[in-house]
Amino acid sequence: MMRQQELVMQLRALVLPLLHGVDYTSADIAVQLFDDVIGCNISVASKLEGCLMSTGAGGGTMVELVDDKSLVRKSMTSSTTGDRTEGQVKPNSVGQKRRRNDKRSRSLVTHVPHYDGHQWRKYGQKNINGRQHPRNYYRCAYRERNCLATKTVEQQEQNAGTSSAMAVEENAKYTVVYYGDHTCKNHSTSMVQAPQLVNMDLHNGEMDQTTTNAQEPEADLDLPALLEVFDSSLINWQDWNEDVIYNLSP
DNA sequence: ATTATTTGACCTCT
DNA sequence: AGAGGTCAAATAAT
Repeated sequence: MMRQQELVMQLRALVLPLLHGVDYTSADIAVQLFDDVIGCNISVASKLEGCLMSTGAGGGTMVELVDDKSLVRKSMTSSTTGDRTEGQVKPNSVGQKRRRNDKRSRSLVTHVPHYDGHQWRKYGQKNINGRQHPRNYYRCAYRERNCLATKTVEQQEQNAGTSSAMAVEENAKYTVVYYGDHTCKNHSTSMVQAPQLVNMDLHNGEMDQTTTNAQEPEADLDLPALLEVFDSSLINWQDWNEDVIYNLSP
């Protein structure tokens, strides 16, 4: 199953960019089809996993829904000097700094996270301890529209086998973690489930234009986000084991 | 001129 | 104190 998902993702990454430049309508349909396929796959995988869950670790895995213990932040009072009053600060829940995981996060590993439909704006970059590549922080471009979705993208380390720089670039994989759901755009296209994915790429910073066609449903699960091959080696979800592993089966 | 990205400072949590 | 996450001024791109 995992292999299948991986292959579908690869095909998706290959096809969508090509279609995107040619026929937006087809690209849009392709996105939905891919996501539908993926969604079916995930659904089955989730059920299977639910049955097998007891086995613990679950080395394999695919999606992770990480739930955080707390939504964090205390209300920080922005009293006195300087605060950013942009617009209006919401005194209460907006803490702003340090949000860690919102409700749940979904991680995904993919190379070339592009074309999925959401538009993101980069708001930060950080080097993470011991990691080779920096982590990039993005938030939904429509944040004003009440959309609090954010994501982080980080290139996975490449092992020795790397040959040329080019090769590395092409094989580069990125770990993308999504936080929050998109509440912007309510325009859902029919399809049952809507996938939403997003992507951006980081390296080079060159191409990042995100596509504009995004349509997103408000479905809250990001399928895409779910699937993937997850190399847990790079990610330490220390918390996730205890919290939610959100599978459907009770 | 406007909008997006870069990047160091700032903030919070562990 | 250090690490991770966010802000915002400066800068770059459009």
